[in-house]
Amino acid sequence: MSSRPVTLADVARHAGVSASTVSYALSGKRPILDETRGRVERAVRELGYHPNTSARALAGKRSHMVALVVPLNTDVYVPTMTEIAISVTVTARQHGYNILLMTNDEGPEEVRRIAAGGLADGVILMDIRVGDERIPALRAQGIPTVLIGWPDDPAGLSCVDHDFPTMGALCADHLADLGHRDIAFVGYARAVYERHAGYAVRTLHGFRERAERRGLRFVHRPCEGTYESTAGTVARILADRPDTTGFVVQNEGAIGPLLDLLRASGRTVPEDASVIAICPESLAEQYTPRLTAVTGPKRELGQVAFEQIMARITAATEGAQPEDELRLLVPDLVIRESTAPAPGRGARP
Amino acid sequence: MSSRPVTLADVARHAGVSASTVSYALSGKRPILDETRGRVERAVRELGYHPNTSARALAGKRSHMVALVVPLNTDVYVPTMTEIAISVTVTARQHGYNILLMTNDEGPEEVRRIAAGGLADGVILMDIRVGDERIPALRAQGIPTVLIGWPDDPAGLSCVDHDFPTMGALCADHLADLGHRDIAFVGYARAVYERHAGYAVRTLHGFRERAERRGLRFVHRPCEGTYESTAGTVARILADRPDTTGFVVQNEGAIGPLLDLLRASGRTVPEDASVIAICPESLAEQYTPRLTAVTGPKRELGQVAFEQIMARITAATEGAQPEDELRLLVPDLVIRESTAPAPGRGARP
DNA sequence: TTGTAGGCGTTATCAC
DNA sequence: GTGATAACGCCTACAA
Repeated sequence: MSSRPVTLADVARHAGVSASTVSYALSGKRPILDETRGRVERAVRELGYHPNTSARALAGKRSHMVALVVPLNTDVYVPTMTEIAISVTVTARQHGYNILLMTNDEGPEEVRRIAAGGLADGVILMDIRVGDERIPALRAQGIPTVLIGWPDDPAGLSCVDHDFPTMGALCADHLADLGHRDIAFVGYARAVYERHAGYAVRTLHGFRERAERRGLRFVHRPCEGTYESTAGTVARILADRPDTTGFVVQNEGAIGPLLDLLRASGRTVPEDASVIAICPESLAEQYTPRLTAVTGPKRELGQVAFEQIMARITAATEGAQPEDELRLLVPDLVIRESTAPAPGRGARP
Repeated sequence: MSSRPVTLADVARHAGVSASTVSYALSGKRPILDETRGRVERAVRELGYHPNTSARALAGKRSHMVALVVPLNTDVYVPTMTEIAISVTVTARQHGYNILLMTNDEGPEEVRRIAAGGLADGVILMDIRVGDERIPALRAQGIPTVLIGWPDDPAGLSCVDHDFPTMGALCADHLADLGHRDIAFVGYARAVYERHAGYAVRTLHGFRERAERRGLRFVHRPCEGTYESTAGTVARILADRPDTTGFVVQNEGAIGPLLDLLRASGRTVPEDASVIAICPESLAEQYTPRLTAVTGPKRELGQVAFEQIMARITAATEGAQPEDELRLLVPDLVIRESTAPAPGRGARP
């Protein structure tokens, strides 16, 4: 049923020119008479020609593919990861590239396969671990590599990530500006900090530093993110520091319970207690009251990551030394309904 | 810095055999003397040989890639979609296949590019729309195609989906078994039903039929899934049918609010009202009380989808006529803490 | 059981 | 400005 695919030779014959002319007319890599180009383009349209990907990759030594390695068992918030992945994909298409979706099942052997087999021209890693075995493997293969996240040693790589310290600092500033003096930071599970997960540790660090500079009293409480653990955490905060009026949450699972528990303790948000979240907008909009929140630009993350890999691929093609670019994306503070001046004080701008 | 890639010819030279012997030794497509094979394998290891993907695809006429088209602007629950995508990817690797992540930006032209250019050997579509333009295009290209979902016309395709009618029926049965007589079905937004989204319509249908057979009284109420809309919906249910003791929710966003509102109305779950959700396990486990829920096997969905495409690709390679397989995956009912015998009655098994 | 050789569809280097 | 013609690296009849 399915007929032989249309090849470049078919187009050439149909247009009455040579194969190489067709190739150049389509790639634009050498000047072509307008009339000739017209004939070629018509033939392409009439025959429904689509260049063969493998042949192009083989002859041109570029696959026009980028491998995107996604986390498998992750404590990353899934919709965020997905949005980044999609944004990478969309950006890739705008550059004529395709995205290969990979998981990290096979460890360093997998990246060797990708690089040595010419499967992809570059690799974007989304799940970096401490002492990640794949990074040296990638370096050894000399394949363009971009990290979404923060590596131990960024030499030979480009990286892009949210500016987590600034996220923390924005929270401290916002609450301080509203006149709050006693703040609780409800964070991720203790294990997350103990394994030095960058996003958690750096956010906390940025918060702590700014909070101290602004003269805030604060406690940091790790939290599993279940209802029960949040209940325990909140109870302890209110017992230890009954004057606490400001809450920072960086744990998607703890947000709902925290709001419930404040309500249950007789505190109205935002009149009696302000809550600021570090989370995606879609989440912040979902609660009642809608949450003042600090959000990292996820779309942009994916876009920048792809542009970085593109830059490295282009450099590699031209035999140039690519620059190691480290980009931190500035977060957004959106004030919604969950924060207000501290009770008993006016705003202190 | 990066040296010339190792080719099959290099391996042949190193092992002192011909190129075709290496090829056959690796593919196993013809018998090879154990000793020869050993020499080849050693050479492969010593040189770090990885076959070139493009060359293999060009010569073998198979790209060993499958395109997975994911929804872009979706009302699908994102973690579910992501889990399916990952499960497809993992299964693909077990078959030596790679997954190309695509979005539906370009409509039918995109699938032509994929098929005609030999980019992928098959396509898995995750976001089917009514009257989807890509399906005829795919048929015309004669490329193996699998749908995750339910098409208007499945001719020439394989499809896999959750068995939504059975999901609805399981809910009705479970509540009926517990002695509930008045049930409310809190569904998706009205618009979802009006556009005939399969998962919504078919679930409701399965529920309705079984509920009638079991002699249940029930109302179906569409719901936007925000807190406010859920509040309106629940208030109306309790006003219209104050004897309602059983709730079925098929709307991720409405679950939390529904539980809150029942509590606020003075009803304890499950003593005064039973709630059964149609949702992923991870969500069901997240609430207090943990929810009795009907769940479709997402992992299996991805796995089956890939196996279907593999079967079609194999058939196409052998010039055989592939079978059009339509698979519905049986859902799971897991009884947790949110359902109990109807108040004032014992269980009625 | 193994080797030889032609071809897969493009790109890119030569000539013209 | 355009046309032949090698690569590109692998697969697979066909021959031995």
